[in-house]
Amino acid sequence: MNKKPIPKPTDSELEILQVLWQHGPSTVRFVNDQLSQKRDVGYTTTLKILQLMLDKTLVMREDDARTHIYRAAVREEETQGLLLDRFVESAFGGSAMKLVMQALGSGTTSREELAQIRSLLNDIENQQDDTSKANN
Amino acid sequence: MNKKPIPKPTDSELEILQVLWQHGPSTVRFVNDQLSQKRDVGYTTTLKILQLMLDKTLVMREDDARTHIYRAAVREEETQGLLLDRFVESAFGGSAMKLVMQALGSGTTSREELAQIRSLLNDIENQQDDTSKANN
DNA sequence: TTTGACATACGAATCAATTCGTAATACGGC
DNA sequence: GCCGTATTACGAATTGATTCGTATGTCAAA
Repeated sequence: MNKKPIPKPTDSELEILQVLWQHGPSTVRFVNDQLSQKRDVGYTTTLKILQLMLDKTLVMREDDARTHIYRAAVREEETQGLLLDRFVESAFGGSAMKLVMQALGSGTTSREELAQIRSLLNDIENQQDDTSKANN
Repeated sequence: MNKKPIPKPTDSELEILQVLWQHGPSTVRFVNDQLSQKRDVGYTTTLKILQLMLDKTLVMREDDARTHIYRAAVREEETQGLLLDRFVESAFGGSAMKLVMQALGSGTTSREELAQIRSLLNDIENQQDDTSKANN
């Protein structure tokens, strides 16, 4: 039946996934270097977390060479969507709308981004029209 | 200098804050009843968490009577904003825009809500105009 | 005044995430 | 081939969140 458990990443794991999503398959060394730019983290700590992520199938790796190459095994949008659902639920009582208002209200959104969102709103409304017509 | 530490609530604490925000000052019993509607949780567990929240100054309480009354000591929007910032950072690499796109794309937003967001976009753009004019 | 119901306080067990020390192993330069 | 360096593997300590058992206190009805 191909059940997808979709394991949920912790904060540290998410940090690492960001690196893998952004830079593609990487060595432990590389991931650790990236993390070290933001905060203090030991090499074996990064290694350990990658190994745990391997168990959870959040990442895959190539063992061929001595140095392993890790790659993300979950897709960025899908994972973010999953986390977003949980976050909306826990912090905004389930109202995605309140979250969006709050996010837009913080004032860090550029004019181009606003236009982009506006365009997305149009798409969504058009899609809603199509659906309701199709259902009549 | 009036430093505001703004303690960060855990998931359980957030659950309780939601109850207090929604229903106002409440007894432990009431909070626990509310939580019990969603999941299984013991009375003393709820009590313990409220006591920890008191230490962290996430809530205040009135000790006068035998039964204590707890009330939220942090404001809803402020707390949500704080959590949102951390979430955008950890899950969306700092891009509030990507988060908004994702949230709107999930398809659970009603037509009225879309209109509300559109109106907010207008407000923001107008405000940006004012600001840029004022700075010239 | 005694008793039963309900409230708070406290400490300990459990569980998950994180961190790191240390051992074992493989590689490349000399 | 040997040595220094880098890598992986493993286990244990630490920390924080959560849960709950139990002790203690208080009130009010009979």
